[in-house]
Amino acid sequence: MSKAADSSARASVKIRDVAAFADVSTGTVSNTINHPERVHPRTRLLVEQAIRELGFVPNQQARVLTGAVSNVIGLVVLDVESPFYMGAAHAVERSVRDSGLVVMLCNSEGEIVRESALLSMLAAQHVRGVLLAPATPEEHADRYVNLPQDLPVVLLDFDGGATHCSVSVDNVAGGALAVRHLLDLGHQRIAYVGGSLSLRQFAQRAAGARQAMADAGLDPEEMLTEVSVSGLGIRDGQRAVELLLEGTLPEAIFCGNDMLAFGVYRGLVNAGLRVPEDVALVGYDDIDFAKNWVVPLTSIRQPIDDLGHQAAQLLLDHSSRDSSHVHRQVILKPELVVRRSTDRRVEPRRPGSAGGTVKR
Amino acid sequence: MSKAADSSARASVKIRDVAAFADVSTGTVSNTINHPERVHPRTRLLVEQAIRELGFVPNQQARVLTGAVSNVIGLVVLDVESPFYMGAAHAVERSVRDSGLVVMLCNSEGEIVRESALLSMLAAQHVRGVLLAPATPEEHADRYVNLPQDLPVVLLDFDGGATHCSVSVDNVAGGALAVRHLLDLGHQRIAYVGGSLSLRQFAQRAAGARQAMADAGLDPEEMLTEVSVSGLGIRDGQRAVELLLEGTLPEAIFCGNDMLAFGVYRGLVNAGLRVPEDVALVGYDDIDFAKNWVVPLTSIRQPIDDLGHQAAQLLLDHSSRDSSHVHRQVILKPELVVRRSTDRRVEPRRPGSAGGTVKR
DNA sequence: TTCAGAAAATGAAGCGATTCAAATACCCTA
DNA sequence: TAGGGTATTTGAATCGCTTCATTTTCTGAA
Repeated sequence: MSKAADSSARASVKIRDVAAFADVSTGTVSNTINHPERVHPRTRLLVEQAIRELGFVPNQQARVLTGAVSNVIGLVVLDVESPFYMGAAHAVERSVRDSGLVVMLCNSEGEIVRESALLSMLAAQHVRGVLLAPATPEEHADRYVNLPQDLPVVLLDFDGGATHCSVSVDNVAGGALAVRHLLDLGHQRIAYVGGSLSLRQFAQRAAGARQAMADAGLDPEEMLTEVSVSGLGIRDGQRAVELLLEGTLPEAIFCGNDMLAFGVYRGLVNAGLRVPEDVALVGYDDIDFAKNWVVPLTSIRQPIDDLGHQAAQLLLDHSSRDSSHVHRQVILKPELVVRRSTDRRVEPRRPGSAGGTVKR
Repeated sequence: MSKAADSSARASVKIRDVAAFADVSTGTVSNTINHPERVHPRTRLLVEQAIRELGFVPNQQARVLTGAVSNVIGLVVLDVESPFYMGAAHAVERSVRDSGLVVMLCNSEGEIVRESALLSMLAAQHVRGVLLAPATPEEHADRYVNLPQDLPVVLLDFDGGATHCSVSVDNVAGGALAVRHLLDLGHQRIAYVGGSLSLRQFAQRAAGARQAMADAGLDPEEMLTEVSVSGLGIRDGQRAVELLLEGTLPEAIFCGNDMLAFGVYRGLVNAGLRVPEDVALVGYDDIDFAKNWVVPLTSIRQPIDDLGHQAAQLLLDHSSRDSSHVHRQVILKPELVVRRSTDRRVEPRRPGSAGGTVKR
């Protein structure tokens, strides 16, 4: 804009330079930035002009040092490549964006050592607060008393009990939802395919499955076959089918996540079985692929956006009114999405008629 | 460990407190942290002890303020939910982790306004440097002269010309690779299905496809059908097939990404055609699903890990030896992964024999 | 025992912004 | 035109840490 605009690219401009340029004191510059109402409109214009000419950007480190709250929040997840966490991350980001905050995304990779390193790093950065998907294998929520006291933390996808704020999704309810749906359709012999039960989520989903059977008056011990595979991918699902085929085939299969379900699907097809005619199939997570799978997959949808959003709000709340904050635990309910893999009456959707051009 | 350990959770401990506790000066504490060799072993032990007792964590803001380089690097991507960028992010993180750096992941969502807001925010944070996947639609690399001069930037998945460091993948080569493969298999009438050509990557891949045909002595105008669809998902691929079926069916189809290829697959199957018997199919990106698709998909693999790794190295290099840094452009080559969707001789892999247990 | 030189420890001066008590400028009334 | 009150502006002190010129302590040779 101005002839001096390119000077912005010179060495870092500090508040003193702006003050000198506008011929006012540093205090006035600071005020026009942080308390514009305190400075005379004429002066304000002058200073704003100078700021623009010089391309001044206040040093955030210095600001925070003098007591301002940081505009950074930390987000520690177990896996940056997981659609679940990235969905949540995105939701978090969207909901704090308007408050001028940015998210510092960190990856603990499920390792406690790395996790605590990250936490103290975030504390050292004096971030505004942290959203943490804990790497703790079981409900050792008490472990987290070691967190830096003055670091507001909200637990993500984990119920923190009374000692922490947290937002989680009810996995037991999700498991129950899936199995109840299958029971409603008239299936009775059901298999649950899940990852290692030492993974909290899978154990809870299995528990929900059992509970739903019991509620329906069936004996889970007898009617529910539980298969645990070591991994969580498509191939593991295929493997699970092989294990299942060694016994009596169940009428329906509920998988701990969608990838396993896809694998199960392939395994069934390879064995000459049809979904849902011969076996009904339910996944978990409702990832993008579920609705576009060869046979669209019935799945349990996690309220990911809500999860991220609520966590962010909780953190903002937690980190602003520093006095008298009561920890709150939000537990969200998952949702059943019925598709063809359990119900042949659901019509396959035709592709939309969106635009497209061909050049021959 | 010590009886005073829990005091760490008290209010924030500063270097003065440590100094008082260990009965030394602040300078000495600082030295034992940053230049241990300058302080007497005996004293050092004392101070380290005190640091531990008090749970002292130096305020990073203050450190940076006094001139230390930050241990944070920024990473600005176009989409936090894209496996491509998250793969790269993960690689970046892994390769800087050992240097004690953390990554601040930001999402420009492809919007230039947001992008520049993020950049000046990162500059204000005084991060060590930034890896940027630019939101600029075309090669307007010159636009980036506006970047804060003292902010080292490495462009990601974008060739920055001589004015910037950059690491990118050769999309033209990728397109050529795919089409050459199809030509080698004896196919001649080929279709390219891509997203809007205004997306740099897709335009380049299409160019590569054309070039490969020309190199083989075929006229792209005549033998290559180009289909552009508006979206990039499975449904869009299905739509593309409908468009293609209005004309003569090509012998092979090359898609600008794997999702489109999956859609094309479904479209073909719906039309009663087999892959690869009736039509050969090639995707792009080699996402996880490609190798596990009903018919494993031949695809062009992007060297994502390498991309992230090299970018990180370039940035570290760029941001350390501040003097005399020459901008380097790294261009990586994509790789062809042949699977059944183009070559029926490739045996479908059997699922592994990994562990699994059944409880009946 | 003394003393030069090396080693270790000290503590005041910044880093860049914000704050706030104190100093000025401005306005209006008497 | 003086006086009192409000509106602005000023600039030194401060945040927590690092640096570095000094001071103090230690070594070992003379």
